[in-house]
Amino acid sequence: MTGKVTSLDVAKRAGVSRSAVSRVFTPGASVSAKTAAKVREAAEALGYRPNALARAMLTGRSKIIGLVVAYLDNHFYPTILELLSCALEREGYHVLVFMAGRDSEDVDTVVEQILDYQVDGLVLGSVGLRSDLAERCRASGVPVVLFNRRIEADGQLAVVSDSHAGGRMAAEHLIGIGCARIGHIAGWDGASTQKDREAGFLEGLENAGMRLFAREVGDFRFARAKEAARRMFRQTPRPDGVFVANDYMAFGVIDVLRAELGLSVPGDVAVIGFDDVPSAAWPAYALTTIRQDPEAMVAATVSALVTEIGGGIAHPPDPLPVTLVRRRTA
Amino acid sequence: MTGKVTSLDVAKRAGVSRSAVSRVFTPGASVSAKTAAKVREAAEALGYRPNALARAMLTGRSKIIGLVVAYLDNHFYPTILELLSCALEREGYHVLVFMAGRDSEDVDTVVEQILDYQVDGLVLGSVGLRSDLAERCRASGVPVVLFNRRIEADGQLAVVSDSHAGGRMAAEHLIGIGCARIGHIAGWDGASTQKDREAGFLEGLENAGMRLFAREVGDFRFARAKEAARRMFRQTPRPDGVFVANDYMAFGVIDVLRAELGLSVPGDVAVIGFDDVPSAAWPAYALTTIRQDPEAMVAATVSALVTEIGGGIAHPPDPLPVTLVRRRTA
DNA sequence: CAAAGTCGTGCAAACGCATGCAAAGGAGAT
DNA sequence: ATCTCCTTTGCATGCGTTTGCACGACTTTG
Repeated sequence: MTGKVTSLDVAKRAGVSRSAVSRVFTPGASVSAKTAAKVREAAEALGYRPNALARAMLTGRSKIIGLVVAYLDNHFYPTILELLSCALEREGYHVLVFMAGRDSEDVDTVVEQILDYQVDGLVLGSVGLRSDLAERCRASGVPVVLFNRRIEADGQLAVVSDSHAGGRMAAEHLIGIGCARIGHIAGWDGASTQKDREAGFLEGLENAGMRLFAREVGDFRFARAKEAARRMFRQTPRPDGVFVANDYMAFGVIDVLRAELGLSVPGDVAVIGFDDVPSAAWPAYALTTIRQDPEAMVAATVSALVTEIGGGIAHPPDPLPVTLVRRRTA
Repeated sequence: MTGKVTSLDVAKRAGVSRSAVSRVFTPGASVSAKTAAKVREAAEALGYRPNALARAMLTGRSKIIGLVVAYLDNHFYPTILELLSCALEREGYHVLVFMAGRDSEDVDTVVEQILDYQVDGLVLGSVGLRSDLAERCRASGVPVVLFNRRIEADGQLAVVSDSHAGGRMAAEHLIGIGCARIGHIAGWDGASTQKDREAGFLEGLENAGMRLFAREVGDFRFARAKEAARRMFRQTPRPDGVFVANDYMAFGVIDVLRAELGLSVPGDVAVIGFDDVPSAAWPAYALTTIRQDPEAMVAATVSALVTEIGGGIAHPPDPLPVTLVRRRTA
């Protein structure tokens, strides 16, 4: 029954002071090899490990990063979470996860709760942040990085892909394969990601002297995307090409097209998505899509985070390049 | 520039003692309405929020639950994570996530790190736990619940579905639809989940006087499962029905069958999975599968956790019932 | 051999909060 | 008006660390 074993217990057993054992567990502190050995042995015998909370209180560094994310059903985010968690562990940080509903009111309370834990940094995936909270974070010295979202307020670090270019590439591809009536199934209109992808897409159409043939909103939700597809393809003539704002919705759209409406993809209608989630490569869909690079995105995120935590001032990362992955739906 | 605002600052501004403000933020403490109002106002003005770490140190309750999980590419686990996080937030807890590689050495160091954070509880998804660490947890009074895994050592809380029954149902279903040469693509042989599912499956075959026609190991990995499928279906005569140990692998198997080998599912070979992840319902696969109930599983997990944290002794939950979801692959 | 420098160690003060205990305040009863 | 009892409040202590400062021992240099 070890119960709670503190540094004092170890100190007594090793015949040294609390400071000594503390220094043994603090990399870069000045300890002689002999006492270090004694302390290590005593610690081992007692099963002692430093209390991370106490350390955090004193040093002001909790070594924990808050992550708030709205949903995990879009496979893009689990991928990110896994990558991010591993990358941060490598830097000695750990991830405290908070689920925020889609409504921003929820986000606020959740962010406040996160701050209570004295996190060293905050990454916001798939959600926005009220500016006063951003202000509070800045005041507390907690760096915030927006993931896959920009925000109007400047001075905010944001890691994003070049959604505008991606949207344009989607348009050019659909046009290139001969689509004449091109539709768009949008995500959530409040998201910068949506706006940028769509703006680029429209620009691509315009450059070719075309305009959008149909538009519906799927809100980045699976069920909504299917409804959007049903609405869009009820009319005649129907679109012969559609850009869906992310892969996750694209799966739903393709399901409706093939399974409900009996249409052939890409025979009757070409579909292109955005993200390149792992399942996009599965033969059942073989989804043509605009690829975001998850590794690069999390690398940029942790890089920005650690430089800001270190007291440096990270310069806002450039939008990361995207690439067209041509498969069989467009 | 609020910097760090402590309870003392609030106390001064409200003209009361630190204790008073502490009590205002401690539910169930005795404070008069008048001072509560003063304190609340002062706190609001200063942007004060109690430091969760300091509180945790003093009370011994960090209100954080550690979750260690090996991978997130199998969609079952993101679903669980989302559900679990939401359920725990409702109880006032938060989730500290640790990714553990598949090797158990990694798991050990990760669990030690988690314990450093004085977590109130620990849930281990898709990984095992060395018995000495389990012992250490018990000594520290940290309840541990194994999720979707049993372990030989008794006294361990484990939330599992009735894998045995599920395996049997899979066998009975394949037999019922007329399969004569039945194969099994296994997950990782070290996992109790695998053992139980397979044992039930074999029992189901045996009850019908049949035996396993082929067996390959997919290790719960997507790529491995595809390789396993290629090996299994190289031989002739080939199986006409296969039970894949989880849905995630089943998608890979079906891909190989249809896209690489040109076989019809279920025409040439019936496939049944396990889990019923959301994408199993997508028409592109329409996977027949044995459904685990994620809500029930996390409910059981949370329930066990909170009673143990509360000092009670949770009785090991019964294996949760599974159901056959018949779709179009078997 | 003495002075100066280096290295290792202990002491004590923080970090921000919760809580038992005692004192103070108020209300009600006689 | 006095006594009792209950509610509210302040004081002080402690949670498990890290770390600046000072002191002792030991090594180096002149």
